[in-house]
Amino acid sequence: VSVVVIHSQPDQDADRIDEVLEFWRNENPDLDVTTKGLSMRLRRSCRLLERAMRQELATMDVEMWEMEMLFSLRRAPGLQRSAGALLRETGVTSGAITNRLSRLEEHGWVRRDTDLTDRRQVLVTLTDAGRARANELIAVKTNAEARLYSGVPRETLERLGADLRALLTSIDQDLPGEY
Amino acid sequence: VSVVVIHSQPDQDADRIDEVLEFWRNENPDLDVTTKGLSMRLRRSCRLLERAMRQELATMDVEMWEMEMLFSLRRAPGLQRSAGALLRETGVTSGAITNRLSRLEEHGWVRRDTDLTDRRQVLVTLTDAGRARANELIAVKTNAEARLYSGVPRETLERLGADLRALLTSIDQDLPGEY
DNA sequence: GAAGATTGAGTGTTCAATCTTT
DNA sequence: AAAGATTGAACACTCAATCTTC
Repeated sequence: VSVVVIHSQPDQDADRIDEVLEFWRNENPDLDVTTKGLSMRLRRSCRLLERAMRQELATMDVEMWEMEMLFSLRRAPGLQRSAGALLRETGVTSGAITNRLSRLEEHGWVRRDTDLTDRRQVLVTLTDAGRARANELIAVKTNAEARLYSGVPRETLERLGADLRALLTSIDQDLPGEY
Repeated sequence: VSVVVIHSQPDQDADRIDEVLEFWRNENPDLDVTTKGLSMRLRRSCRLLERAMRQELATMDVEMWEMEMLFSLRRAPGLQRSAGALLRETGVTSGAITNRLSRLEEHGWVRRDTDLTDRRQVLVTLTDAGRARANELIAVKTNAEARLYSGVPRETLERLGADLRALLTSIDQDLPGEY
């Protein structure tokens, strides 16, 4: 006679990732599950939130990269940054920046001028329409974020923010600059 | 006469993101900076870690998507999953799965067979070479992770993992399934 | 020669349309 | 019809090569 045990519900908050970790720990008991679990949850949280935000923005016909560019310019002194500065803010390659700028320019959100002090550089300026658009989007994004996190205790959110800052200050040093 | 104040060094651990938050709070004092900061730090952590891991793997001529597929199959019962199951594990579209499988098949890591019980389905099996490759990669990835997180106190890492799990259990419900 | 931006080739994704099997 | 996998077009990225300006 054999008995089959069906765990009605795994303990507390065990999620799908706990099962995956369990597998690897079974394969190699010496494995450090803490760092591996953190990596997986970080990645998954990021993907889910990004997907949710993308859906949210799709209703307004906005892409993530568009927001990223518009917001960076919105924060810039004089609503203006060089293409290189935008590159460093967003962390994408120079080729990507060129493409993004062309598309933003077509929509009339930004203007491109050559810097007269150093004619190698391109100065990108947010137009009035672009500024209006940015203001509109920041509200949408903020609301969406608030809604997404509404199920988590405020205390947890604040602790997460603080701990992630600690993580960032640690790994930012080792890695090539970006923003 | 004007006085220019150069802040020698912002307080404690204020990172670049704090400056961005400061800007928006200045624009709108009612703004909830907690959720916004969390979003930004989550995204940035994820990007930085992913970039670091990608560099690490490049030395072994591996891509992230390759690892993702190999590991999912490595954990599967009988080292085998249907294409649809892989789709749900990885969260990419069916078209992407088809492409990935073709490339993995060319390298000889996996084999594709039609399921005889339901000939619509494709059963993907990890070959011996694929299994060896997966074992090799899990070691590389684990070492890289340990090194990346080495600058952060263990206590913080564990708390981060726990809090992220709480976040995931909250947002996973609202969002369309994936894995 | 080096720095900044642009171009083009190669890569990998999504999305919609299609084909096969149920 | 519906489900599962494949195909091809569109898109956005990286990387390396190029052009202009310093």
